[in-house]
Amino acid sequence: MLAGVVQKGELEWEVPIGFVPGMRVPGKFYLSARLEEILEEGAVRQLANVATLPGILCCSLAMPDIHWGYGFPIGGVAAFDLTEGVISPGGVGFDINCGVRLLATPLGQRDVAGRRDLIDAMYQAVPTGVGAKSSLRMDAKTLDGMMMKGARYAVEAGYGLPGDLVRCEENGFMKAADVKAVSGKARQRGVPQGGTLGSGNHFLEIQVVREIYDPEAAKAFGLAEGQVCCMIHCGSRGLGHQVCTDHIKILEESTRKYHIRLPDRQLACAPIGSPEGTAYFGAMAASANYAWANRQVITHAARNVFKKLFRIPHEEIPLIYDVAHNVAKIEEHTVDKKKRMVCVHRKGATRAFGPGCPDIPADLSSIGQPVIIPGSMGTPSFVLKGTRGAMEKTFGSTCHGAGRVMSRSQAKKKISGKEIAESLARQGIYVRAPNEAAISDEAPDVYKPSSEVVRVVHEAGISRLVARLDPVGVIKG
DNA sequence: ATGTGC
Repeated sequence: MLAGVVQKGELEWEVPIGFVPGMRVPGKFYLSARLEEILEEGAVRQLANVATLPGILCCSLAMPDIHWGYGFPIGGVAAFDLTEGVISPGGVGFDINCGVRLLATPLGQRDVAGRRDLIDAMYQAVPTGVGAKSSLRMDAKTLDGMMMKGARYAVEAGYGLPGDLVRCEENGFMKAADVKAVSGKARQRGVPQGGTLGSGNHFLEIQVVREIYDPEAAKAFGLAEGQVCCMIHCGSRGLGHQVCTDHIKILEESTRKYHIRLPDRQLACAPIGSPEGTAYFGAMAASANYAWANRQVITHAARNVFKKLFRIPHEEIPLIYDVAHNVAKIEEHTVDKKKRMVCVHRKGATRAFGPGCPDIPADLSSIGQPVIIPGSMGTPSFVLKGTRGAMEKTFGSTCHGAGRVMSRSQAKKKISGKEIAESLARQGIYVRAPNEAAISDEAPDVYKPSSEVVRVVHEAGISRLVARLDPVGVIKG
């Protein structure tokens, strides 16, 4: 471990005040011995840098999938006081409301075994890849609808079931959305991309529930062993990316205007209540809503495929839950034994609200929020539940997935897409992608092992394992 | 992540 970092428990580490100059609170992160081997020094420094920001509460946090990001580490969680604190695009990331949702089908493993046509049909139904274009009739009005009302807009337009909304974090949209704070350029990029999957680690996967760790929670969530599920992982595409780019530029100015001293200019930020901070928050919320609408439209396309191939009505394919893992939100938390509203940044971290929280579906109140953790291509995904431990220790947050250990360019040089596809095929996993590079970029070994990341959050008690899902087919960008 | 790299 880096000099100066202190082990506080088997899986808990502290970066003391003074590790970098100007820290207002300590840093804290979760890590096992195995993950320690691939920990980047730069990511720990970034965690400490975040602790210098005005109004930060308690500590600068990181989950076991911590890695180096823009300004803030990916896997980072930071909460700020609403009057003294700041908001920063670096604390959310470029892919605003990148997130993941899980659909359960009434099918069993035998129904989909060898059914390459299921994956082929999904690949036809969902626009996939870097420049993927929408199959919707998108215009300025549709875009506004998606940005203002998110998944609700999509459901009202016929892309989904009313019951889907209560199964989304925030019920599928943030009211704070401000379309006026979204630039013309961002809008231009958003219009043709409504309902598209994108590229990189984004995917649509057919999975089978292979192991249940918590029968009571699995039953309450609607999951059973052997059940076929469909997982959708995507974000806000070029729109969110442009919003982030635009507002970083604006907030670099505000940093000077409000005399905020930063150890790294990538932490560009503004007071939460300032005009610039409010504009970023509004544009970020609009992008988050666009991403929720995206996942909702893709959900509808996936249900159509199951209906066509297996004659299953949409109503028999419920949404288990939809989580955001790149977003900032105003939430109520207990700080120094007092309840208060704070601004929580989660960047590559998932909300994991525990039992009794008013923001989770009423029928799951005694269990905790479903948490969905996608694996990397060809590796298992996990369903967990939120805990009281998360409420006490991490502002109701847990990990988001695997986290890269190798850059895209490295991966391309080292690994052939064709060989990976063949190796996955031998494991019974059928992959469809627009080109070979899309596969080599996202090869299983360019990621940290998701099972180890999940084990750490489970044992640390900031969420608890419910089920493991193994992939049988995947479409990716 | 991204009309992929000032």
